[in-house]
Amino acid sequence: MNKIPVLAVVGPTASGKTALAVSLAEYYGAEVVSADSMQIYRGMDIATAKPAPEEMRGVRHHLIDFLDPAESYSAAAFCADAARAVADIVSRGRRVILCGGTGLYTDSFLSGLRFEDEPENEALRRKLQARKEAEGIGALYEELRALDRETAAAVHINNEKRVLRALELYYATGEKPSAVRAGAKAAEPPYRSETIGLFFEDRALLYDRINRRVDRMLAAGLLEEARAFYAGHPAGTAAQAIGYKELKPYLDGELPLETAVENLKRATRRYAKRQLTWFGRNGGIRRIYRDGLSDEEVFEKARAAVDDTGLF
RNA sequence: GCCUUUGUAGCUCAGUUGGUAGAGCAGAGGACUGAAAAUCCUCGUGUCGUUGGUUCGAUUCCGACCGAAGGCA
Repeated sequence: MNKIPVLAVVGPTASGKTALAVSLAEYYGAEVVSADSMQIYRGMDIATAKPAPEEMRGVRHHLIDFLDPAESYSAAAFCADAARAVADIVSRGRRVILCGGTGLYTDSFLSGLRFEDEPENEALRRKLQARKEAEGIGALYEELRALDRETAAAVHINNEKRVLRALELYYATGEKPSAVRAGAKAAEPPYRSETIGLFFEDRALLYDRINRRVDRMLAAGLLEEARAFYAGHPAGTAAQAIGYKELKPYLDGELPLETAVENLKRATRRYAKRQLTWFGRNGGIRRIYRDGLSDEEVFEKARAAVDDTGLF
């Protein structure tokens, strides 16, 4: 049984994943499958640092720029879409590079979580939300504990989103969330994968890249993009994107631009920190501390690491 | 020049009826398996403006000085 090889490139935002993935794709004859919960959306180009055509240098990218911001998305949807993209790429004799900063997506996909089809549950979610407001999160948490002690123990009572999501899962499937999850776990990973992670020895260097990139985004027209975003009907997943919600107080005349921009930079730095925590605990990742290295130097290190694994 | 208010953690401020102090924000660390660029958890020693005095003991009371804000001239 020959498993399909997948090379994954992960790292915090602004660490240079896009450039590295494209260079590796050119070198190995691969196409890129993006694992990014926000670059999937159409129209959200500047804020999500979506790779522009020039940056892609002819390398085909999948799962980018295909969904309307009014549509919600999920890890389950990603796993299904990514599996299809991988099959498509391989059928054309190309290799696969998974590239993205959404750790939940990359991990779920690579570990092979198998998700059952879930019935449309907007109504259910709204109902639980209403119950939370009426009865309080404590009551719902107690309910979860009675239904599924294991899941309740893993979720903090203040984490309302997770408490609601667990109950939603229960009512949608009729099974305990912990059992559903156990059932979704593949016995064995479906792909043969290696992961390259971009890290920084000196956090300040990453933060500096982030601050400068935000300034570049502003110069490229982020404010206009934000206005257009709110003129549409963003919902669910897309509304969570960093970039617009921090600028909104300025657009509404409630904050000076400078303050809104500071908030945006801070939100991005915190996000990067959370990504570092997520990827940092994965001992299987081949780390590249890029710090002051140029994109070419990073590529050379990555290429050597990939060749060392014998993946391709 | 005079009067009033004020000076406490990087910032905004509480507080101690005198026994060396605590919140929010910022910052740091962590969790995360069907919403994840989201969500959540943990972490607070700082010459309490400076300097004299009163006191067993002062950041807390009194004086002077320095800085800030406002008012009267």
